[in-house]
Parts: sequence; C-alpha cells; structure tokens
Amino acid sequence: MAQFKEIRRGGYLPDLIARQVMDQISAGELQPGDLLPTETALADLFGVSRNVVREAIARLRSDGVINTKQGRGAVVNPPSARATFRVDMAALTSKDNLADLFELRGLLEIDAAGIAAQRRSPSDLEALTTALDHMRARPSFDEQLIEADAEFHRCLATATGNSYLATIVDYLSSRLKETTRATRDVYGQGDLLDVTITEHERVLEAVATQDQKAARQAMALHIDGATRRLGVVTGEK
Amino acid sequence: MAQFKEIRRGGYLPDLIARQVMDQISAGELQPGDLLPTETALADLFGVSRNVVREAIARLRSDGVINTKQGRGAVVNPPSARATFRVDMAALTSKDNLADLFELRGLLEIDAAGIAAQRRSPSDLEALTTALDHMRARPSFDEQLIEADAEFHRCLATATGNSYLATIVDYLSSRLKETTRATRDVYGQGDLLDVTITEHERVLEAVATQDQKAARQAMALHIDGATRRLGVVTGEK
DNA sequence: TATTGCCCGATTGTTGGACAATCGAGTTTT
DNA sequence: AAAACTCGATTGTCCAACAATCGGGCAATA
Repeated sequence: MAQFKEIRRGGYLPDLIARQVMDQISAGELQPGDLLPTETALADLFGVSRNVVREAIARLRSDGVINTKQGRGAVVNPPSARATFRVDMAALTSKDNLADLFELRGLLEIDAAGIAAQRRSPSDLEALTTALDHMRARPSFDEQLIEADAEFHRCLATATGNSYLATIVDYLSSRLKETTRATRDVYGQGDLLDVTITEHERVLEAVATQDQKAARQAMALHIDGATRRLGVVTGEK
Repeated sequence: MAQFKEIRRGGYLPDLIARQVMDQISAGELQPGDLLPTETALADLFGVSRNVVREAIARLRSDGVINTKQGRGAVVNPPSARATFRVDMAALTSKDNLADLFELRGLLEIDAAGIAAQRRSPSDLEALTTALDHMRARPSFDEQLIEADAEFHRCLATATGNSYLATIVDYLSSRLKETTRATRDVYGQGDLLDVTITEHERVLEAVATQDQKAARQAMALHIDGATRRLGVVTGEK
C-alpha cells in the first residue's frame, strides 16, 4: 500500500508568526528589553490580519518570552523570567536525546522511591499493593500490564508528597510509555513478565518497611534492568 | 455536564477562560475525546467576544491539551499527548509549593553533581574553577557573587552531558535565584560568604578527583545548608 | 445492494474595521 | 519646579463578515 505524506499546508498562521518572532529572539536580533514591532506593523510585514498576529503574540506571552502592556507595546523578557519549561517532543527523534530523557527519568524515579519510602502513608502503601496485584493478575505482558505498571509508578510518585516531583515523573513516564511497549515487542514474552514483577516487588517491600536505601537500590536495579532490556545505552556519548 | 463560572473582568480575559476550561479538563468533567463547546457557544457562555475565546483555545492547543480541526471542533487530547510540562510560577505563592520546588532542585543538583564527577571533561573542570575563582574574588555577598554562583551551578549541570538534566536544573536554579538573594538579606553578610565558598570548594574538589560519592555528598551538604539558611523546611508536611 | 459523487449545515480559520483602556511623553498650569 | 492635563500611540476587546474544511445525509449509478 502506497504511503502518502501528509501535506503540511502552511499550517496555522499564528504558529508560523510565533516561530518567526521566536527565532528572532533566540538569535539575539531582539534582545531582552527591546520592543517588538507593533501588532499592526507585524500584520503588514507578514501580510496577515492583526488577529493572527495577536494570537502569535499571546502565545509568546503565555510562554513568558515577552510581556505586553496596553499602550506601551511588547517587550522581550530576560531569560530568567521565562515562566515555562518546555520539553519539546519533536527533538526526541534522536537516539541521544531519548537516552538523556531516559536517564533523567531514572534519576528522578530513584529519588522518588527513596523519598516515598520515608514519607509513604498507609493509603499510599495500599494503592501500591493493589497496583502490584493488578500486575500479578495478568497472565502475559499485555496492554493492561503496561497500564498497571504505569499506575504503580504513578502511585510511587504521589507517595513522595512532592507535587512537582510527582508531576514531572508522571509526565516523563507517560511520554516514555512507548519504550516499554517496544521492549515487550523486541524482547519477547519469555521471562520478561516474571522479571518485571519481581523488580517491582522489591521496590514495594522496601517502601513498606520504610527502608530508604533499599528502595533506592531496588528502583535503581529496576531502571537499570529496563534500560538494559531496551538496549538504550545511557551515559556513553 | 460542564459548567463554567461567569468570569470577572479585570485580568486577561483569555487567561481566565483558558484556566476555566483547563480546570474542567483536569477535573475530569471534560474527558479525552470529548468535544469542547463551539467557540461561539463559549463566547456566549462567558459573555465575551469570540476572539477572546479563540486566544484561550489557541493557548490550550499550543500546550497540547486540545486539538482543533476546522469544521470539526476542538477535542480533548489524552494525557499522553500533552507536549509540554509547565511549571506554573503563579502557584509559587504558597510556602508548601516553594518547598517542593526547592526539594526537586536539590535532588536534581545532587544527581547532577554525581554524574558530573563521573563524566566531566577537562574543559568542564576549567569552567568550574574559573567560576569558583570569580566567587573567591568577591569581597562581599554582592550581586556578582550570586551571578558567579549561578554560573558555577550551570557549568556543573552542563558537565553532566545530559542536555535535559542541564536544562531543567538551569531553569529551576534561575527561578529560585531570588531565594538566594533573600537568604543574603535575611541572614546578613557575616560568615555567609566564607561558608558558601567552602561548600562550593568541596564540590569542585570531588568533581576534580572524579569521586562520585563525595560529589553527591558535598552537593547534598551545600543544598542542605542553603535550605537551612533560608529557613525553608522541606520534607515535613 | 453497494459504491460513488455531491450538497449542505456546522465549525474553525482569517479578514477588516471599529471602539475602549491604558501608557508615555510633551505641554500647560499652578 | 512640580503637578495636572492633553494627546498620539499601542494593546485589549468587540463585531460582522467570508473562506476552508469536515461530517453526514441524499441521490445517482453500476
């Protein structure tokens, strides 16, 4: 079956404008403190309506790149005022970048395991055990096991009590969920199920006994095993 | 059924609308796959113009929360498609949240120190020593010392070789720079300068000798000292 | 019957113009 | 000299269209 490429017909005009202005800023042509051209000037420049320019400007403002004031104009913010940290998934095509992201998630999960062991409440422990039970109930490495796995890690992250840590770990895990699926497909269904469950059991045990060091160690083993199984070589550039 | 509150005039209208819709989504009232009300309907609901609604919608789309299609409408994306992880600085007013963010930065910096000790190149080491020299050259805890301090931490983050880790550590540090300034103002200029420099020297020494464990320990001590000096109580909720 | 082509309403994308609110600087008044 | 005022410029909001696209229904046809 022939595969047709989806034509990128120009895309959204505000996207293009926002990218153009953003390029100007990151290239240093527009330095912090400088005023952007007025909306009407930009509209004339690009040959579009002012509303289109406005949406582009609004986007940059919501990203914290610029700051607009009625009657004044739009000024470029210093980098320290950038209000958002954005993980650009378009940059994930490279293997290097994926390895970096994988490593970052591993570090955070290990830390999260250690903290969760210290602070976990009884209800956290209960949620973790039910998630692990769901994993045990699966006869094979199917889609629902991946879901239960994700649930286990999510519970662990929330058990830290740190909302930021939980959010970013959860986010990274969800973004890297495809990798576990890839692991299953590449590695086959052999003893992968047992190994995975055993690794999680070790983590749960350490969290249950509130042993921080053991929790970190168990999670490190799990992450290490996962990366090794995936064949993602981290730490070697 | 999704229920939106009447908005109060006063802030950015698109901001308020975007927040309302976002709340509805995160509360589960609008589940992935659901269609949002049409733009005209939302405009009528909130009593604003369609342009305002459009800016709000554009914002949510650029955040990856929804996906709009001409002729169809706007559908809520599954969480896995969320392309951005956003740190909302507006939520930092609470002391709890600030403590959480501080803890997250600490964890990442400790990990970064350990990895940097393993992987640092000679040029990384050189950059770190010059940054520390700049700190030593300051006669008091002035603005340029804060800059040199930030430079030291930035060099350490880049020395890890992990671009994602470096980016997020750098971002969090820049966002928390005001806290070090606050520390200086509250704590006074006494022996703070010497203590700070000594802590950094320990980190540099461990990185120079490629001693991972010592680097982690030194950074942990530095972070712990900084939090204690700031009076931010972490880990106790 | 099943498929194809077409029409039509609905919805977003874009345009253009208009007015309100606010800011900054120059000007006037005290 | 300081305060108040005027005024042009710029962003914020509103309104009314038209264009582009989608999805479903409907009829024509093999």
